[in-house]
Amino acid sequence: MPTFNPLESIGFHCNLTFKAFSAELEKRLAGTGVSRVQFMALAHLVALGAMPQKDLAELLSITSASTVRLVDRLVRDGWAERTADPEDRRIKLITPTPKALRAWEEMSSHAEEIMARAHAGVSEEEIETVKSVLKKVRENLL
Amino acid sequence: MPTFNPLESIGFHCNLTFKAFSAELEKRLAGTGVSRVQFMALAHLVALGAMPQKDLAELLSITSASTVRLVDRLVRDGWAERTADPEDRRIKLITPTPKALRAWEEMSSHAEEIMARAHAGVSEEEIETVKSVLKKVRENLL
DNA sequence: TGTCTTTTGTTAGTATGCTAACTACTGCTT
DNA sequence: AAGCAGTAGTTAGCATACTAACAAAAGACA
Repeated sequence: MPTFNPLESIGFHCNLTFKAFSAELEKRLAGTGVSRVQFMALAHLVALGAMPQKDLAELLSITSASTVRLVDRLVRDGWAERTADPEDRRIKLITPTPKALRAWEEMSSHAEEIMARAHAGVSEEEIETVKSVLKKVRENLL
Repeated sequence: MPTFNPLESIGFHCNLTFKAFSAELEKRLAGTGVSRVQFMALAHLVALGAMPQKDLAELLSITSASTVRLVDRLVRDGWAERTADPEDRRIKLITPTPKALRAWEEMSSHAEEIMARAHAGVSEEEIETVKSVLKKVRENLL
């Protein structure tokens, strides 16, 4: 009799851990008006500058369709704009607004504090092991 | 200047890995008509038997409100029923249907195969390290 | 016993993810 | 040049998550 136990699955542990990060980040970002996902999008936009929606989707590991509404909300809230690409009329470049650039430093410090707190009492070596095992697991599942 | 890099965050790696498991499980379950979340709910219901919605919510680490609609869909699709608790009229016991019990063995074998495949080439020791580090990270974030 | 608090479940509204089907545009191929 | 395949973005419909506000019932306590 197959007795699948969710508690033993790496996938389940990853879900719990991801939710713990999300909850903490959302709590810290509550005052800023950006959600966790918007924050992740801004991280890429600020680091790399304007990019097509498709590139943003790939960086966030979400579909193009999901990206449309994410960008809709970023635009609605004044964090980004859709600008035309002069080379290719299909492309809409997603550009962070000055407001986003100004607010970024404080926002990103929240994320760094959370990462530092999360890693307390865990050795650098253990963190690398976790990252490499998770990477291998993902490759196994492809 | 704070330069938060999502790619270095354990939270981000957990999200990616969780999505990889999800995608694979959903692909395997496509023929059965149950979603990944419904599958997780059934795993608990089959293993532990009928339980109040609140208990199911805790096992799945989701809110009561989210559980309401999850159970709505389980009931709609004939996998579970809401039955009255004779002891406490507030409680609705979520009970797996015979159809769910019959189908469980095959469904759960999909999950076990995925876990086996995911862990290929990863030592038992590494898996334990990952679980314990993720657990510690979650505790750090509480 | 009568009120106050807690617990359980619900509804409403929003954010986020997916797939499938569609539009507009680019670019290759003949 | 004409046509066709591929690419970027959108829309529609659904599943799933959350918070906040609420209703019903149970429990506690004056």
